Amino acid sequence: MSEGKSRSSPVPAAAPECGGGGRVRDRIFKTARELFYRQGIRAVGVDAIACGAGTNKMSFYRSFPSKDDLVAECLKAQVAEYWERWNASIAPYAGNPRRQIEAIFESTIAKSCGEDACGCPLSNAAVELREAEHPGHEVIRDYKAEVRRRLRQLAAEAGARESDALGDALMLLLEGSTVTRLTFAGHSGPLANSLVAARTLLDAYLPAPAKKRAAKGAA
Amino acid sequence: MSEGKSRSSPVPAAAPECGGGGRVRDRIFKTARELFYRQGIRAVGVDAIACGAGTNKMSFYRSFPSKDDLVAECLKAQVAEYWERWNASIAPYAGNPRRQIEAIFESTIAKSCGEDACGCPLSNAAVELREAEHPGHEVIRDYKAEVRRRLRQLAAEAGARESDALGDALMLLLEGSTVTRLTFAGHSGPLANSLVAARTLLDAYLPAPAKKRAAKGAA
DNA sequence: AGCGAATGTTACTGACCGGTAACTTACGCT
DNA sequence: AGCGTAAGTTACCGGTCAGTAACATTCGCT
Repeated sequence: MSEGKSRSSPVPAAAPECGGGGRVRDRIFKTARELFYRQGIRAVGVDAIACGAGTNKMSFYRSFPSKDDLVAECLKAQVAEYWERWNASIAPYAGNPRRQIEAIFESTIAKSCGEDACGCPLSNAAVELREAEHPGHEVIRDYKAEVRRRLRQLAAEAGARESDALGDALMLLLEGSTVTRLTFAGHSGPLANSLVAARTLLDAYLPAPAKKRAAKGAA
Repeated sequence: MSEGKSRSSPVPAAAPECGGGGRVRDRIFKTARELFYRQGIRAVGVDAIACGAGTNKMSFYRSFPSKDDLVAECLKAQVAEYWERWNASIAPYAGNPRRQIEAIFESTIAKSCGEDACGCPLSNAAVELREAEHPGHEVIRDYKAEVRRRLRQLAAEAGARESDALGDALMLLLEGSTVTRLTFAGHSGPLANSLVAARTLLDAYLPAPAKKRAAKGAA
């Protein structure tokens, strides 16, 4: 942004706290996701979002019909981003479902151990948004169901004895890993043993080690 | 003015929506715990609590210095109740740590599967109360740390190879079980496979079955 | 230059929030 | 009976919330 203001006008859109490049709507969206995740959805008002995005409430309501709609849209973006990371994690190990599961754990743990991690945004939203009619509920429910489905499918592809039980067990570990992060700092919590727990379960459910040059032909 | 009031006196403490027996303070406390757990802490105002307890806001503030103090006290009561259930669960199996761990899972699962279950009140509070100075934080942190300590200790008592890793893994399963309950109804979620997952981990970490029934094929 | 869309600015509404003041009523105890 | 105390009642405070109205400004484009 050029700085050609001769008037003492109050800082056009110079340096907002969060990303100053894109359109107002994008800045608001990005700021909202950040604040919602960091401070909680109910704790953040639209004023704080607009201000954090370097704009004001009116511009907020020109871009979003309501706060609830913004929340739902943020959750959708979170889901999309999550699947992106999921797919990127498992892509290098196509054909090796066991390794793919481990990669998902590695990715989740790495993300959860970060300094700025505050648990799973979707799970947190499920706690904060209890009104049954909130538009975000469907997003959360569909997302969690899909996580479960994929884990069970990976367990089946890996040839687990009882793939659904294994998939569910892995999901419990994953969910536990993110939620405990809210109470235990960094990697000091039980999250530190999440991957080894997953490996132990995999060892227990998968038939043969086949560790030597595994070239199994799965889907 | 003995008859100044046209209506009969407004039912001293007859039938409030929540437990009508005890003193006002107790009714408020009980109502608050229920509402906080069911609707969320931030979603419930002191007016709603007082009204739900069949009294009014002034009586609320005669019993509690502030809403935050009430919240912290509710969390403490939740912790006490939890340890009560924990101790009651493991008492019948003194001297059999493995069976005690299973009993804790059974108890937690049974509680989480209930129609009215909304996850772990302490974990939920950790999500809702993000301000670092909230008096409830210490309660939550101490509680979770103690859960971890006890599980690790039980794992050690059971003779696990790496007792800390096993204890952490069990904690992740437990935390995952309660948190997924917020998204999956009743026992339809991965929570249904929580106990079998715990047993699988126990089998993997504990040395000899030492049980007559166990007929293991793979090791 | 001029037009229109996007954005900034200010002020406002109505509801709710946590918390308090002042007063009144009812009950228990001695 | 009389007193202290627990409790009900009403009104209020200052602040914040989501959301809107009316107007001013800037910018991109032709």
